[in-house]
This record gives sequence, C-alpha cells and structure tokens, in this order.
Amino acid sequence: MTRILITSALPYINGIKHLGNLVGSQLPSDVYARFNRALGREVMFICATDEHGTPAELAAAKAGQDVAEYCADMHETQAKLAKGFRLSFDHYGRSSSPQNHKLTQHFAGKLAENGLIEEVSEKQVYSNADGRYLPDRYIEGECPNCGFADARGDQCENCTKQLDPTDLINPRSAISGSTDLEVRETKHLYLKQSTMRDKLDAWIDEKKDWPVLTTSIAKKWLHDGDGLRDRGITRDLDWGVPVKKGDQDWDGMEGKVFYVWFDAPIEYIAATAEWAEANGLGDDAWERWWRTDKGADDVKYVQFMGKDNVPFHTLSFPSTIMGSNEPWKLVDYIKSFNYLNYDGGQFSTSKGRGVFMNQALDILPSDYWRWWLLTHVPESSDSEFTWDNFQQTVNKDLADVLGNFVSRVTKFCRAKFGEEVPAGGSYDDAENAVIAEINKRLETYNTHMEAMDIRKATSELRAIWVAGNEYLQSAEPWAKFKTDPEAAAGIVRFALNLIPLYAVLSEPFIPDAADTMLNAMNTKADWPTDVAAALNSLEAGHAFTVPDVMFAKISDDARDEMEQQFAGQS
RNA sequence: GGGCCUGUAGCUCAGUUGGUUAGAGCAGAGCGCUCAUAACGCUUUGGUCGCAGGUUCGAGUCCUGCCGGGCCUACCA
Repeated sequence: MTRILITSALPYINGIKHLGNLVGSQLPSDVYARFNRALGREVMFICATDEHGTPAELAAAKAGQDVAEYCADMHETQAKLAKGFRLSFDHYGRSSSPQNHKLTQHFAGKLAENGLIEEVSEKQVYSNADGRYLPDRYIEGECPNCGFADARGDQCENCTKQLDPTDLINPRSAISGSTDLEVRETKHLYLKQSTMRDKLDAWIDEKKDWPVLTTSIAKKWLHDGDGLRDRGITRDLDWGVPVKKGDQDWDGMEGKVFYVWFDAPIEYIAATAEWAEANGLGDDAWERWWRTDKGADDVKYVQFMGKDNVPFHTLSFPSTIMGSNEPWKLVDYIKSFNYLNYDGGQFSTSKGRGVFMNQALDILPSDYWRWWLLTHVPESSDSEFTWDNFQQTVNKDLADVLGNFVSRVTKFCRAKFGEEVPAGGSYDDAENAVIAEINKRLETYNTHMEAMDIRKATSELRAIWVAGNEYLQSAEPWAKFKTDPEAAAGIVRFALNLIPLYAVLSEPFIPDAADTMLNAMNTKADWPTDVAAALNSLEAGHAFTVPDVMFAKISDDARDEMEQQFAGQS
C-alpha cells in the first residue's frame, strides 16, 4: 500500500493570510489529503508556520512584542484559522521548533563535511539607527537611472532597472527612514549549488509529469546566464536557527543564524518529528516517512505551493537533501499554483484590500469559501475573486443544486412516509441508469483527484449532484405517490441513498456539509467502489432527520455590503 | 532587458498527439414541474478561438511577427 506524504508551503508568520495565500497551497493540499485518506491510504499531511527572517522581526517590533512572543501568538492565531477552514493537517508545526534547529544544524554540518559550504566575506549595508543589517529591498533612495525618489535597493519600481543598494542616491533605511547607514564587511556561508547543477538538471528532466509552471521555473534558474548560482544560507539576525555544524560551534559564525529559506523546507521534516513527539512516538515513527533507509521507499511525496516558492523547492531544498549524501526522501511531485487576484487587482495587506482568513470566517462558513476557492483555484493562470461570481457560484452550486436536493428529498419523505427510509418498490431501469452515470462520473472524478486537477474534479462532482435532481424530475415521486405509493417509496429510498454518497464524495471539498449530510442520514459511509451497493446501504426502516438549511443563499444586499466592506482604500 | 505563462460565447473556464457543423457551467430567452432554499428539469439564443502572416489537403491546436494581461529575474518570503 502506497503511503502519501503531503506538505503545503509554509505560511509566513508576519500576519494573517488572505484568501490568495490560502488557495495557493494549503487548501488544495487539504483536498488531496482528504481524498487519499478517504481511499484508505495512510497519509501524513504537514504544514507549519515559517517564522524566521527580517519581516518577522519587523512585524514583532511593530506589534511592540518580543519576536519569540510575537511568533508564538501569531502561530496560535494561524493554527486556529487553519482549523476554522478545516485544514486537516496531521501536524501544524513551527519552523522555530527545537526539532528544526537540530535538523537544520545537522544538514548544514553534513553539507560542510561534503565540501559544499563556502565561507564568503561580503559587504552589507548596516543601519546604526535600526541596529541591524538591511536586506537590499529595505534600503530606499533616489534611482540613479530615472531619478525616482523611492527606488528600492534591489530594483527601481518606476523604471524597473535592477540596482545595487550602493547605487542609490541618498540611501535611507526603509524601516526607520534613517540615513545613518554604513557598509560593513561580514562573513557568510554559501551553499555551492552550482556544483550540483548537472545532478539537479538530470533530476528535473525525469519529471515529465510535473506542471510546466514547475519545471520551466526550475529550468530557467538552472540555465539562465552562468547557470545555477551559489546561495547565501546565513544572515546577521538574532532570531533564527544559530549557525552550527551539527552540535558543534562554527568558527567565525558566532551570533549568526541560518537564512530563513534554508531552514524553512527542513521544517517539513522537523514538523513530522514534532508530530511524533506530540503523539508520544519515537523517532522511527517520523523517519519511516522521510528516510528511505528506514521504510520511506514506498512513500509518495507531494508538495503544494505558489509559483513564487518553486525555485526553493526544485533547487535549493533538493540541493540540501542531495548534498547531505544521506538517504532522505526527495519530492516526487510538485503541484504549483498561480495567484488569486481580488476584484481587478492584487490582494494587499497594507491597503486592507481583499479578504483575509479571519474576516472570511466572520462572514460566512468555511464551506462557502472552500467551494468557491477550489472551483476557481488558479491552476492554469491567475484567477480573480469577485463578489458577484462568489455569490452566484455559492448560491447556484451549494444552495440550489446540492442543498436543495437534500432538502427536497428529506422533506418529501417526511411528509409522505415519515422520517425513516420507506419500504416498497424496487430499483428499475431509471435507477440503474443513474447508477451507471454516477459510476462513469465517479471514475472521471477519481482520475482528476489522483492527478490533482482540482477544478476539473469540482465540475465532475457538481455533475454528480445534478444527476440527483435530474433523476427526481423524471421519476416524479410526488406524482407517483397519488397512484402508486409503492413505486414512490422506491424512488424516495433511492434518492435518500444518494445523500450519504454525495456526502462522502463531497467531503474533500466541503467537509462540514458532508458531516451534516451523514448526521442527518444517521449513517457513515466509505469511499464508493461499488455505486450500486452504496445506493442500497440505507435500508427500509432506517431513521433519519431533516437537516436545517445547509447553505443559506447570499442576498444581493449582503453581497453589496461585503463588497463595500472589503474595497480597501484604493 | 531576459525567461516563462496567458488571451476561446456577456462572465468563469474545457478543448487529448493539428482532422468533419468549436464545448461546459453561470447569466439571457422559451417551455414544463410543484416535492424543495421562487428551488428543479427540458429546450434554446450567444463565438471570423487577441491581430497579421506562414506551414499543411486540413490549424483554436504548429511556426514567425505584433498587441494586451500576469508572474519570475536569485538579499521580501
């Protein structure tokens, strides 16, 4: 039996994430995890907060908190929101965990042993007022090319010319505005990725089935200019994983930490170790997912991420893994996504533009958001959120097609036969035709889910819901009831049986609604392998209840109000 | 500047290795049903597939150029 290891890109710690962040990795990975669990496969689904780096320190300072305290609070907030959206992580870890400190230092030590680390002395801009080194984009000044006053140290937004911070005229700190800057000499570790270029190139070449978005970005970095460049993996910061070789100190690296992009992917592994500890299990429990010498040979490892994360997952992290010369599990498939835009522009934290995870849950239940986001997940190109589209999709698909189906069937039965599955009648041609159709659609649905074609899967699922309404319309139990109650009973029994089937098939997308359906029908169900059998599972006499309205519609007024509320200040 | 992605009905999107009259959902129109959240079902109107060339017996699909949108470009993460 194949085991499935799934990781979602780690949300950064510096604030509450918006819907674009959610749909770009966590939500689709959750669908895939739920689907695989439903099939009975053993799944390990990992996510964590990514807590290191300059922006985390600045966010903490802005919040007037110590950075460790800030990260702990924000981790709790994000974990709570993840639960609110029903993200079914087996563990939601923290990149600041002791496990990650230990593993990150371990990998660095191995890379050094294998001659893949180089010490480089370089010049960095230091801000006396801020008491810290400034990354290029945290330095602003006048562009030497076009004269734009607020050019950033890496690139001028106005003329798009790439810059070096020392090019700027009258440079200042973007954090404090201070001009008390100086260039200091500082020593850093570089990972010699360039020596692994051919190996990485050959490895990427094997991945014929990966999304073009994934492989093309990797190829660009491998072949652009002089090819893959070495990458600095340390920073002059206080908050992070202290630079060590395994458990040994690293001469000349005192007071420095590893670069956030070096330790963040290692947290996928460390979070699994956190999971083991949290569940009172030994190291072998997590190592069997990650070490091919300890049982991970039968693991299929799938990563989900936004396109901005691709280079780090196709090149940097594999360099770390391969360079260690230890039998760690490499990724088998990378599913990458484009971006979700908001009503004609980008989501913007600073402008308060767009919907953030906490706000979304304040307004409507998670299933509404999950369904819309997943039916519009940016798989082939960027996609766009509009309130009008959101309202239409939710009202039509969830309220009218699925919710109303459950409602009409259960209420009709209650009125004519009471709140139990009626006896009498039998399944005939009409029912067998529905079984045949669902069988066919289920096969397609399974194929899309295995391939992680999320949008195609949603439209197939919707078609399966529609089949129920079509059936009722042509079977007309309300008309039959007047002349042939037995026949009507058979129809209602069949229709009632569709509800648990729909619940199971819908669970990866709308888990709360699936629960509601199963609870109402007072049953449990497995992923169907035999649709005919599944539609015979509720027998005559089985008691059920009529659920409350599963999905209340979004009114035009409510839609307009929400649109106003989230328009931002642009 | 360079690289990649993208432009198909009013809207959101499918369109396998080029092969007869270009598909789906929503929206619009008409009809039907009345069990149901005025829900459901059936039928139907919308497209010189961004533009211009080219290859081919044949191109939405391949090539070239142009126009528009997006992302990345290695020190934000």
